[in-house]
Amino acid sequence: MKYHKSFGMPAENAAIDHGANPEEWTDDNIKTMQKQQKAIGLSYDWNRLLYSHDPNYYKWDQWFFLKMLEKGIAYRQESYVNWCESCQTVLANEQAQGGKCWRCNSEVDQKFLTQWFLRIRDYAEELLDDLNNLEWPEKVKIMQRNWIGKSEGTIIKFSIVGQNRTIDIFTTRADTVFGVTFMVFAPEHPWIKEWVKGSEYEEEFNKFYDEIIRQDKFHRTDIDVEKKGMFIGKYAINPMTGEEVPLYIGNFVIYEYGAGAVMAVPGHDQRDFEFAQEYDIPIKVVIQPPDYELNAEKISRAYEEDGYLVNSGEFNGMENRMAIQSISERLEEMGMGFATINYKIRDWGISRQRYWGCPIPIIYCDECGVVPVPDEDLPVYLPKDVQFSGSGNPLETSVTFTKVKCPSCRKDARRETDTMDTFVDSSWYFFAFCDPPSMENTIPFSKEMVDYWGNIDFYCGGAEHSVLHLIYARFWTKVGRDLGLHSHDEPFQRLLTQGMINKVHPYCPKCERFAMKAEMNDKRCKFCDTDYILKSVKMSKSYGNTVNPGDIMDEYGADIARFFILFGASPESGLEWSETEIGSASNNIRNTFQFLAESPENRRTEKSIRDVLITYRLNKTCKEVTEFLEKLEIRNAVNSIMQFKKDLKTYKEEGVLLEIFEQCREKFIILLHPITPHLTEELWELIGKKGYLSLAAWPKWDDNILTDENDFKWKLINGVFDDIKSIQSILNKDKLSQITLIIADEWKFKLYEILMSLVDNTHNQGEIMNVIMKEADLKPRGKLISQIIARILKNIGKYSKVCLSTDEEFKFYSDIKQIIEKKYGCNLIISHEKNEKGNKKASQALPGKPAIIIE
RNA sequence: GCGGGAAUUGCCAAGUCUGGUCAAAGGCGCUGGACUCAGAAUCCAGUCUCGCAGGAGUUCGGGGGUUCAAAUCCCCUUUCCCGCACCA
Repeated sequence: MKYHKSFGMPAENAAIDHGANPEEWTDDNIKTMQKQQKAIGLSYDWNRLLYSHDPNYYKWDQWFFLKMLEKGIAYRQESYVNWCESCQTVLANEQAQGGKCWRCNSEVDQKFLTQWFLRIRDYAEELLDDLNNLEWPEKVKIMQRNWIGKSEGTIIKFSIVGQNRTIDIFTTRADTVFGVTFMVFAPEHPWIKEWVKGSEYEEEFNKFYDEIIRQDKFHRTDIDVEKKGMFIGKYAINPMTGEEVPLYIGNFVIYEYGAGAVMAVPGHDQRDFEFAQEYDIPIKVVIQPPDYELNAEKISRAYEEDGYLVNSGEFNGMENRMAIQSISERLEEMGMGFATINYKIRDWGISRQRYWGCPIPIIYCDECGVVPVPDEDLPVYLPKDVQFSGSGNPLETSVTFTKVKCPSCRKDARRETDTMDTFVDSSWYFFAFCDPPSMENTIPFSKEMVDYWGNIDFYCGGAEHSVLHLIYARFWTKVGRDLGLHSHDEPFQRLLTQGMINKVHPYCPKCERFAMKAEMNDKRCKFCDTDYILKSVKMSKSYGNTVNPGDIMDEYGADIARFFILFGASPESGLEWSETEIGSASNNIRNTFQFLAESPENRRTEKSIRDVLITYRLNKTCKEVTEFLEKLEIRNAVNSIMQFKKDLKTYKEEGVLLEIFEQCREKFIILLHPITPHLTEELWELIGKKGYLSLAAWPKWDDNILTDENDFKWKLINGVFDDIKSIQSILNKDKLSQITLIIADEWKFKLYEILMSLVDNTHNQGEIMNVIMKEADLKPRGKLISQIIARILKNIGKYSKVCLSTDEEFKFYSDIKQIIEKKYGCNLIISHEKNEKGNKKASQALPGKPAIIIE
């Protein structure tokens, strides 16, 4: 199954820039993309494709919208909204984080417009709570929690002097209400304009307002921006004290949060304190610290810690944390407030002034007002007779679209020309997979199917969607549930946030910026003429540092591209794209193919220990790879496969038992198949297998072979090779004439065994010696034993718990005698320590570590 | 300010959850060798320091601690990155 989020700006921009038809452009792109995805071997069910620009799909966006309208979840409101000048459209709050457009990164302005919203706020508490039931990265959960921004506090009603209304502000610090000495409103609060009209403050206000509103709200609320305000000639009454306090406006107050106004307590809030100092407003202390006394005249900063209440009437002496509740209760009795919860998250503005999206199914009639398009008239098709001039919404240019009869009174009316945010399309596609939507149905998908298949067990997406798609989809799921469409509370049970793909790109260290696409071939920064340096940055279209998967596949082939990606990236941390590394991936894979394709030349007929060990390695690899893949540790899986390749290669060179080699090769090919499917399929045929490899059974492993003993022997053989090699290199000997391996004496094995049984309980050498010295045959060697034990204890973890016996070890080396002799092209003598009395080196022998003499 | 992540041997980058098999995968670069008239490509080997015997020493941002044993666990600290931020 595959979903194409095919609505959106790129198609429309292509239409504006070079007159493309958005639909053809989109379809072309999808075709190319599918071709590439097929080429690289992605296993989608290509028969089940969803496209958001398919009327059969977007009909259901509209259906959802109408259902939400019915339920009061969708509503229309005039307010300040985020406006991206470059995209020529409104943005949701989530899409204007940090004051930048999520798509084009340009500055976002504020505009006062009438727009459609979805009441995601009504689900704030549930969105917050249910995060606890999700297996999501903590980072994403935290971002969502912050975004939802729950805070517990109190609504306090301040009457406006001379007016019959109250400003119902929200505060988390009701305990400081007796310390309120002024209030601050957001400049765009609609009451203000009214109040200053015709007053002495009007002129100054207008100046102030213009200045503030010209900056966007993201800039003016930047922590570094100077706090500014002005008195507007009005007063409010503190419900607890009855005192009149002056009203100010301030750039730091945000209209959308809380009531768009705050009570200011300069004694106990640093921000208010600074404002009060600037505008010469009195400061009142209402909380005293437990260990010293504040003096309102002398304090140099606000006291924000806990303490007990003073100057607070009946609440004097109360601990301030307790007082929050008491004061809230008192206010409620007075009818002047109540305890409440506030959320920072704003309702989701879904109107977009763009053509290439799902039309909002609404008709405006002069008689009937806002009229929803009746269900039976869905879908509202996106018209084709539109002009792309580059300014304004192209939909407005379609007469056939805009001119419509009112569904209720049949008089001339006009259609809503805004389309829906494309995040709407992607908020429910995952359920549509269970039962692809159809024009013929009355609901978008069947409850039975979605309940059966859903929710999504495992979802993989970018962390950049933390407070976009990932929160919208959760909201939509809850709404769907409440509409009775399915029974799931959450869309995605487990989430993995994949990393970015990075690539080096020209960067100006002075301007601290990367070159844009148009400048990427320049040598110097176009602003300051500094030489560009190369620095790694995430791939993006705006930088133009993307790689075309088609080119990579043309040059290296699909399998090498896959191998490089899977080996180079851990899903979470992403990938550094580099030409040299893909080249070496290419070598690696070609090499592997060659190795697997060629039959071994060097064959044996007699079974040897090497066959046992390579079988052990094979089983171990099967187990490791399977487990790594299950944990999605793909890089580790590939690593394990490649490690085995090395071992198998050595085995092949040393000489093989054909049957064993074939077995290893076959399983190796299967293990590699998910990584490089095409090449392994080819190999499968080459080694004479019938049928598709992709249908072959995944290799099992035999736990009976994965024994400590085999593990020990594997280490033994490699240990001896390593040791010989290292001695050889120290001695600078190119050619060896003879190697002697001297196996440790019987008593050392006994000692080793006793020692290993003791170290679980103690690492005290004295204690250990006491036990060992009880053995009559060991006692005479006390001094040597003490040295040996000290050496082993020093790094006990490096010594294996198990060991063989003298004879077994002797036999083991005899078994691999030929291999060693062949490998080093010399004679090998295997001897026992007791037969090497005069040899100084011989005494070094330990279980699992024979003394080695090379000549 | 709050929250999250990171710092590894020339470079990139694994390892950290679950301490020992870690002087630490893999790649790049570099060095040597094979092949070759030569180069490219490919293959093999080496790549912390010292050592003519398998050893020793010093390493995983810095400091301290836990432990027989620390890249890995705990505390402190520095630097960098990211998200949120005058949130009332």
